[in-house]
Amino acid sequence: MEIPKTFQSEIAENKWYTYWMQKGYFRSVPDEREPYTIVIPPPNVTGVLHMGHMLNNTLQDVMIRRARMLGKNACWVPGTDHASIATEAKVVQMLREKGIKKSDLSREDFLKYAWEWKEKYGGIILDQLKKLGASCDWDRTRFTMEDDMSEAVIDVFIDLYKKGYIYRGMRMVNWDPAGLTAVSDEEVIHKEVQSKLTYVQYVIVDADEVFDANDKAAIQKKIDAKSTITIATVRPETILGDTAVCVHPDDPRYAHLKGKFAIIPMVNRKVPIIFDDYILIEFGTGALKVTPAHDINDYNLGKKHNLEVIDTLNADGTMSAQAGFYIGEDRFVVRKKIVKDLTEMGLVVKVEDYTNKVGYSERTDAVIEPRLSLQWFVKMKEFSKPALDAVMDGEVKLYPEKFVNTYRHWMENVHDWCISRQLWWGQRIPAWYDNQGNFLVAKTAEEALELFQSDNASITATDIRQDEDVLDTWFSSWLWPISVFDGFKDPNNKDINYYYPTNDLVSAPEILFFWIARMIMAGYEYRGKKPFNNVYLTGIVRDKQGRKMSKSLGNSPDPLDLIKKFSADGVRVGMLLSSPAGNDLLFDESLCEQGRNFSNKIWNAFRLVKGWEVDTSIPQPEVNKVAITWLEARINECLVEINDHYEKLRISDALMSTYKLVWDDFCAWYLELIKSGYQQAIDSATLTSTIAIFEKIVIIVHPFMPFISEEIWHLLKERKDGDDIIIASWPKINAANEEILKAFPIAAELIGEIRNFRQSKGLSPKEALALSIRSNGSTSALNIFGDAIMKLGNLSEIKSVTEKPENTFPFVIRDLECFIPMSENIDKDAERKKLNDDLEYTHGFLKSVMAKLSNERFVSNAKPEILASEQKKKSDAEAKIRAIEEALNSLS
RNA sequence: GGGAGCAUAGCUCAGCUGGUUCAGAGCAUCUGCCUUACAAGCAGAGGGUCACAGGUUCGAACCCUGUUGCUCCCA
Repeated sequence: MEIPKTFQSEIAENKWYTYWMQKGYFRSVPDEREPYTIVIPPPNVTGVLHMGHMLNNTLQDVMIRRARMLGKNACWVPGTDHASIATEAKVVQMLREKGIKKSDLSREDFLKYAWEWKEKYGGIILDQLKKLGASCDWDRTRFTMEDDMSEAVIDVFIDLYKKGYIYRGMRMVNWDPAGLTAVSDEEVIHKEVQSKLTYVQYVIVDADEVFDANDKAAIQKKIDAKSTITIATVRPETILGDTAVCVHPDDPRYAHLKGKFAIIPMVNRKVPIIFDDYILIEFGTGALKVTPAHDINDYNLGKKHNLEVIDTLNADGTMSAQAGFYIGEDRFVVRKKIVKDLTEMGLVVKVEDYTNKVGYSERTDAVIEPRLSLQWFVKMKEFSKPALDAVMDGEVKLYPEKFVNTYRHWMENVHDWCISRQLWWGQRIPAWYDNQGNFLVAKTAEEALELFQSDNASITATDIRQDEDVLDTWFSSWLWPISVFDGFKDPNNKDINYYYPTNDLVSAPEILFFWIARMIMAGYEYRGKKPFNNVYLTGIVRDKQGRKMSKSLGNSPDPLDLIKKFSADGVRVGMLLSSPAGNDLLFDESLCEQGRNFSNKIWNAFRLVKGWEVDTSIPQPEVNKVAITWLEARINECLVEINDHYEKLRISDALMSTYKLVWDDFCAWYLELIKSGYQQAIDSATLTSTIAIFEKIVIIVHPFMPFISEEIWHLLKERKDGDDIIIASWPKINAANEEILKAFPIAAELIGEIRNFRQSKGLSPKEALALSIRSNGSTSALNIFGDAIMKLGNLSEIKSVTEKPENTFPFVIRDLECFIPMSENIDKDAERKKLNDDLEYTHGFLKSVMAKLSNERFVSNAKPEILASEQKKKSDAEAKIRAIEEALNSLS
């Protein structure tokens, strides 16, 4: 059979993914084995795969595949979340395209459309994950709005309400005028923007003074009399809602204003000048306009000073009737207009450029308006305590650890969680209202009615109505690790008892509080146990310039195109290369290219081995025996390191160690060592061992590159049904041959030096050379690897000598003096310089070692093993110096 | 404004309990090779005042202090 020169990834990917699915290898059911569980961070149901998902899910798949090979019962639960705002926005847009307005639909009809949309598009992202090779147990796919999960959400709401953790309150919320809903603090993104700081003067009047705010002449008179107070604002349209002006009680500039009033322009409202030490005297003019309806600080001031609250904004961000002016016009339009109008009245003192931070909705990118409204909240302070402790005590570990600080800081300053959203798509809040404005919390209308009736028998079903709002999506996804195993519906079922707590969670730092902290809270509250042991926080995938990849910037490659171009294996490797936990990944296609090249390297190693003819009559050459023993020891050595990396969740380090084992040790050294000459057969013992070694290699590679490893696994030899790499056992660690491991680097160095010599002298690699060696110490490297050195260095012989042979070029490897014959004259000066440099360095090195050894405080303070290693350094250096000196002598 | 973190080769990063064969890896660069597995490759080479300044120590990339620059989180 002709093996293609490069690996045909697309064919193999489809073939093996289908095969694994048919075999049910991703399926997990509880059994007697140790479980290893990951729940997927449910991607947004409206989402399509982006680079962040690629990184995140590659990591999870690597971890789950390795766990499977370690013989654990590996279970990776996939699913999606319903993403209230995002999904509702998509559905509204789709309806608009059809000419349907949301406001024309009943809640029920709208939801019908929404479900239709979800059924049609909601699975896209999960199918995309399959292309990446994700070995999720698809039979367990969940969705946060399916019936059971929704019921859990409602039950939790009721339970927390009963426990007093949930309350309803009039609060200043972050209002998204585009989404027409409140959003939580965490969903507001603060961005720095260029604004205008407008200085406006308000006329000062006495308590009983009558003033007409629209009388220009009267205003001018006041200005001339300096009877005004100037405030500065970046939101001049809120002036219409002002109900006080506040100054600092210690500010001498305003001391005379006690008991006076200010006139709010246009609306002609007479408001008190209040005194409060909340004011920063140095900031702006030292006078603050107070708009309790539209600023959280002003709201608090208003409460303290009993101020009127005038809501001048409609839900959609236009001016309300209460504003009195510009009714129905957008706030940003009004912002400009009012400055113009106030200027005409002579009230604007100046306008300055000003940089400030403005909150934007994470979902709609609309400017968030602080708005007073009745919302539902979760009290967090007490409730979050166990989740804080869990991380502080190391019960739940964060990787990298640095996030513990951030986590603590947030948890110690936690705010109440606004959980109501003015949307339809989501779990509807189980609160019920009667005509009198009473409310209660109940699971169903029937229960609610009964409860109302116990107080007031005359209430009927038509008198009560359910809260219109739904719950924040995070209020369902925080239950995810429990609800995917039906831990609410059936708290003692086999699955939840077996899989919970899960092992590792792979997520992004940006949702550490949104989601991770809250899952920990829910875990302790409802299972009495943490939801997971470890949290691996990935970085953000950025482009080469360090910008976050985003749809709007258009700087994100299409993951599926990448897979087509570089293979799924290649892209997986590309994502993980140089992407340690918590570090941002500066993505570059060349990383995927490197991944593809790596898979090609493995493929070609396979082609080489597969192409060998066996001749059973050939005895196994010594060099092959040594190579096999060495590589087996080397694999062991690497495995110890790789396992350690995995255990510490240093996945990219595990990949790099794997990469080097395959490329350097297996391909560059081992295969070259055992390779027969052109068209020469190989002995059967070597081939058998090589195939066994190759199997081990592809097993180690499998978590990173599932497809090519499975392909090669099956091509290496005939497999019985079910003998597949995906369920092959991770190699055990055997006792390694230490001597051979120590000897190898010396041999490699020697070979390198010979190759170097050839190249610098322009000698053909085909011309065999004779090497003479004078040893002053151990010759174990030569004894073991003599044949190997002869083969890879293309030597005709290795002679042991006591004197430097004539016409030879000397070099020193450790304490071995080596000589290669030279026909032409060597540049003695150059060689002498090289040796002298080496000598000087070694002398310096020895000196520093001696300095320590002769230092009494070092000898008395240092640990014995460090002392011993210094002794060894000393003797090694001395031996090397002797060798170099001899070589120098022989050069003259 | 409050808090946290980072600064090591051109780039991305390792460097775990301070101990010169420890200043490292991968990529990139340069040189020479199409050597029958692989040019998606092979063989080599160069490249760093470990941000800066002090200090602790027998010994500092690592610990401490300050300075500068960058990033993130919160308000």
